[in-house]
This record gives sequence, structure tokens and C-alpha cells, in this order.
Amino acid sequence: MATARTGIEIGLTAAIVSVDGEEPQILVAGGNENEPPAGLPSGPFDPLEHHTFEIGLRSWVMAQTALPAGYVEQLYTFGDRGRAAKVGDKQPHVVSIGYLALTHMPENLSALRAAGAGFEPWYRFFPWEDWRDGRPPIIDETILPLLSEWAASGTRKEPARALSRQQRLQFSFPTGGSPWDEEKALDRYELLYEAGLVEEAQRDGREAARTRKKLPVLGETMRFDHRRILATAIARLRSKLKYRPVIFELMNPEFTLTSLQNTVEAISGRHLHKQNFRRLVETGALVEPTGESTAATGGRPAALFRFRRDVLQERPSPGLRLGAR
Amino acid sequence: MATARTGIEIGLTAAIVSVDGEEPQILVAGGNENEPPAGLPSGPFDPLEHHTFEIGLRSWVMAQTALPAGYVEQLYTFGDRGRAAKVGDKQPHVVSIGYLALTHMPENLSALRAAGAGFEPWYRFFPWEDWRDGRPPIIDETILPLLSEWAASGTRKEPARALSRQQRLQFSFPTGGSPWDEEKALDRYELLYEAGLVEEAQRDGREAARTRKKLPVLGETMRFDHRRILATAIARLRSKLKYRPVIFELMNPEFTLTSLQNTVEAISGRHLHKQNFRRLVETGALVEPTGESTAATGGRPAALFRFRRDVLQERPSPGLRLGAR
DNA sequence: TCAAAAGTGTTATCCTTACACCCATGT
DNA sequence: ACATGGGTGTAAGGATAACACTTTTGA
Repeated sequence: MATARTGIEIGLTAAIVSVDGEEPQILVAGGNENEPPAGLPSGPFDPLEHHTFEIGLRSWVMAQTALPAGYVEQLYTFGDRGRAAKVGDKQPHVVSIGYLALTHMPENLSALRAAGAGFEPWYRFFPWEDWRDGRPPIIDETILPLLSEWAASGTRKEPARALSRQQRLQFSFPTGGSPWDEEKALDRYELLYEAGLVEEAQRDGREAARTRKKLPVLGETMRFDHRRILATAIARLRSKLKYRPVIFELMNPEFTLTSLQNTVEAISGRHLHKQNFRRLVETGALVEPTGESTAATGGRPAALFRFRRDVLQERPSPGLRLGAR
Repeated sequence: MATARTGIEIGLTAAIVSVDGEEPQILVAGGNENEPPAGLPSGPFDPLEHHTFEIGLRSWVMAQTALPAGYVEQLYTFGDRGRAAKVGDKQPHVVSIGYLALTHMPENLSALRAAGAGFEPWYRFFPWEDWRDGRPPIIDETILPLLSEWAASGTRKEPARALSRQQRLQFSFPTGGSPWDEEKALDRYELLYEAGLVEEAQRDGREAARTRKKLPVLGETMRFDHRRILATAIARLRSKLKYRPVIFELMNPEFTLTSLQNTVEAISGRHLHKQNFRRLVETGALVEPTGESTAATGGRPAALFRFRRDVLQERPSPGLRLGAR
């Protein structure tokens, strides 16, 4: 049944997220200053050296960024993209396991820089995902025209069970009355990839040579499937926020409610209603006042809070069930 | 940096779920009648033969069960359990990618039987997960005494960030006022494994030989890490029900509201309030009446409904947001 | 006529959303 | 005093949870 197989290598790749003020940041490593595309910290899994994936991942991250990874969770395993395996390949087939990690910004970035790594605002890679200042112009100016064309050109030949291109477009980039769903970040990236509108699609050879044309720049690109892993991380984090208190992994031990709101807004890419956010946090009993306050924010001094670790046992799903707005 | 690595093999494993009347069923394959433990359909991923994981998975499932897999989603990639890799190993290190698949019962089970496969009620493997007839006695009679002992014996030597054993016990198997959370099926299995209370833990050599003792039977066991994958599938399905209309993958195209409710109850392992369930479904506009009705249920004939596929585009997360009860 | 299952009606309560206004500090 | 951000009160509307009763069939 099974013939001789080409070798398989497992790549462990980490999307390490942090928030600096109002910007969500992603840790990029390994690329030199003048050598785009950027990449995420990653390395092969070696079962002899690393007893578990997570140990392997942490050791690669430490080696490439001199930073401990903190909270870590597995996202997804990708095996179906990039160069396909052929008989006689010398290179092993690479499968990547993507991870999400959360840290707070280190005080001192010099060790990071020495290791050739650094943080970059994640919306550089996904400019259409940041709705904090309203609907991003790139959507109507560039993305929707191109995707509409793509959808119109493929209304036949779809397999029965799959949604049509039109439907998938409407699902990921809703127009008309339907609301934007910030959790669909991965669906949107996948759609752009399938439509051949991101550089990675051409690089992977998905678009036949004759179809290739000058692409508009839809966000900065990344090496291999790293941008796909980042999109997965964003989608997962945006969704997980709402039912697990993961946001606190991104905060300092003590924080003001406004900085907490800013962090949530940075991650989810949209505005929240101040009073409602506060009530949500306080009635959810996720947080307790330390009694201290800080005048460092300008204006009236803000009360400091800390995360109540007890909630983990009290309630089934203690997250920030963000509503509309 | 990297030394010669042992070979790696990727195993694709499917938890194929169906509901028969009131029982959730899991497809087991490959074990002969008199040869427990049962196993899930699975096989190695061959990048030359299968272009994607999903294609590979579907072909293994077809070969071992003569059944098309239907809706498929990746669950998790496990690499850290079972026999650890050692230098000089002849066998490759096996990493398993677990999948969840949903189908409805085939009309005719003979092809399945001929392929050596069959459905089994999933609560045989997890008797503590079925709360439809109240709190399962095995919890108070067997599980909690053993877990309490385990928790009491390990209150020191925990790493700082990890929850203590007591806390994890309270989290997974809440006592006192805290409500049972049916979505924590995986956490519960993992806890039992770590406590050395399921057969797999001893088989994997987690418990030192001197500690081994006669175990109580905590559910039927499965081969390799298959029961862990099933626990992952149950947890994922129970949670996904609530925000995506996956339940309809388990239904016939036309169904009564009671059979829909029975299916949801079977999966989530608890009772639901009839009127509230109906309002949820109808106001959620997940379903539309066909106009027909069936007298096949005994008693008053029931109106038939079908799933409204349009909801997928109308609302961000159209699931059955089940409340209490 | 009775068992069995389908299918309402109604209310109290809580949660969500959206208003707009007041408070404490530094300059 | 005024700019800057911090921090409420409160009311309308909708969703939820819980109550028990009526309807339609087959035996």
C-alpha cells in the first residue's frame, strides 16, 4: 500500500504577539534589515532533542529572539501549501505547526536586536483588519474591485458542497447591511490567497504564469506560510478574547481600565463603548482594584487594577463577551 | 546545530461522529471483534500520494470504512505522548494530526461491516460525560475519590505558572456550587491521564512500575492516543455547536425540532429546555418549515424543517447559543 | 378515551445598548 | 480656567429562563 515516502520535516513556527501602547506587535526574526520578506521565529522539530512540540518551539524562540515565549497555544498544522512533494525530491516535505504566543514588551529591546529580531505592528501585514479609525480605504479602493472580478469569473465549476465564490466573498468581506466580523481574519487572507491577490499565491505557483500580473500591494508579505500563520493567530486571539481571559497575558500585572480597553481594541481592530466595556469587566469580576492609582496617563489619575486569577475556577467561560461597538 | 534526526511519520486520525436516535456514535475501525482496544480510522500521511492532509485523511477513511467522511475539520496535532524517541530508533517518531468528521448514519451498515468497521456509542469511552440522566454516578463513586487523593499528594513541586492540582481538579470536575461545563471534556481526560487513572497512562509508561496498581475501569480504552483525539473531538463539537451551525451536518436534510433537540442533547450530554430550545432555533432563523409533517414519531405528527443555508452569510456567528439547562 | 409526543403563551428578570454628564488632576 | 483623560447613572429594549397548558394523532 505505502510506497517509499519522501522525508517529512516538521517546522515549528511562533506568532508572538505583544501590545505596545495602542499597537499590536508581532515578533519577526531572522530577516536582516535589508532583506524582506520578514519571517516568524521558527525551526524544525527534532524528537530526539525536544520532548514535546512546545519545548521545541520555546527553544527555537529563545535562540532566535532571546525572549521567553510566555503563554503558548497551538493553532493549526499546515501541510498543503507551497512546493508540492515530487518523487526524487532531495528536500524533505515541510509541514508547519503554527503557534500563538503572548508576551508583554520587554523593558529592553537590545537583546532582541542583537539576536536579529524585532517587533513590528501587525496591521502592516493586514491593513484591512484595522477598523479603529473606520472602514479601511484599501477595502473599497483595492480589495473589493479585485475580489468582485475574481468572483464573477468563477461562478461555474465549483464543487457542489463548497460555497460559491460570490458567497464566500460576501461571507468574508460583507457589503451592504451585514456587519464586519473581525474574527474572520483567516478567511479573508485565505480568500485573497485563493484569488491570487497576495504575493504568496504567486510565489507558491498557484497562479499560472500567463495569469500573473503586477499585483497591488495588499499588506507586507512574509516568508513561506508565515503570514497565513499570523492570520490564524489574529483570528484565534480575537475569538478567544471573548471566552477566555487571555488578554491579561498581554498586560502588565497592574493596569488601568483604559489601557485594558486599548489593548482589547488593538487586538480586535475595532472600537468599544467605554462604559459598557467597563461594566463588562467589572460585573464579569475579571478584575479587582489594587487601591493604587497612577497619574502617568495625563488628566485625572487612573485607578489601577489587577487580574483576578480566581475567575478561572468560578465560571465556565470567563472572557470579555464583547457586544456590538 | 541540528544533528541527524530520526525519521518522522505523520499519522492522520479521524474521529467520525454520527448520531443514531439519541446516541452519539463514533466510528471505530481496524479492530477485530475479539481484539480490543478499539481504534479510530487512521493512516500515515504520504506527501507524494496525498496533496493535502484532508485528501489523505479522506482516502484512509474510505479505505478502512467504505464511508465518505463528509464535513471535516482539523482538531489538533499531538506529538508528545507515547513512546519517546531515542537515538538509534528503527521506528520513526509518530506525530498524529487529529480530525473531526461529521456524517449521518448510512442506510446500510453492511459495507461498513465488510470493511471491519462499525459505530459505537461514544459515552462508552467517556461515561462521566453523559449528564442527560443526571450526574453520572461514576463521578462521585470512583473518579472524585481517586482524583482527590492524587491532588492531595501533589501540592508542592508545581511550576509557578501552572495551576495547582487542586485547582485543576476543581476546574475540570467542579464540586459545590460551580456548574458542570460540558465543553471541558478534553481537560477532564487529560487530568485523568496525568493522574494515571486511565489505562493509556500506564501503557505509555507515565506511571513508574512501582506505582502501578489495579485500575478501576474509567471508560473503554482505545489504541495509541485515539481516545485523546476523541476527547478533543467531543470538546470541540460541543463548543462549536454554539457558534456555528455544525449540528445540521448530523441531521437528515429534513427533520423535526424534537429530533434536532435530541441530537444537540446527545452531543452536549445534557438536557435542554424544550420551549427555549425551540425559540432559540426559530428566532435564530436557523431553520425553515418544509410545510410537510411526519407521523413517524408516534403521538401528534411533527412538522418537518430544513436548515436555512443562507444564515451563513447573514449573521457573524449563527449557532445554537444554548443557555442554562 | 387514553397515551404519547408536538406545540404554544406569558411573565419576571437580567443583560445589552445607548444616551450624556460629572470628576480629578497638570499646566 | 481649561484641557485631558477618568469615571459614572439611568432608561429602553431585547434576550433568557422558568412557569404549565393545549393540540393532534395512533392504538
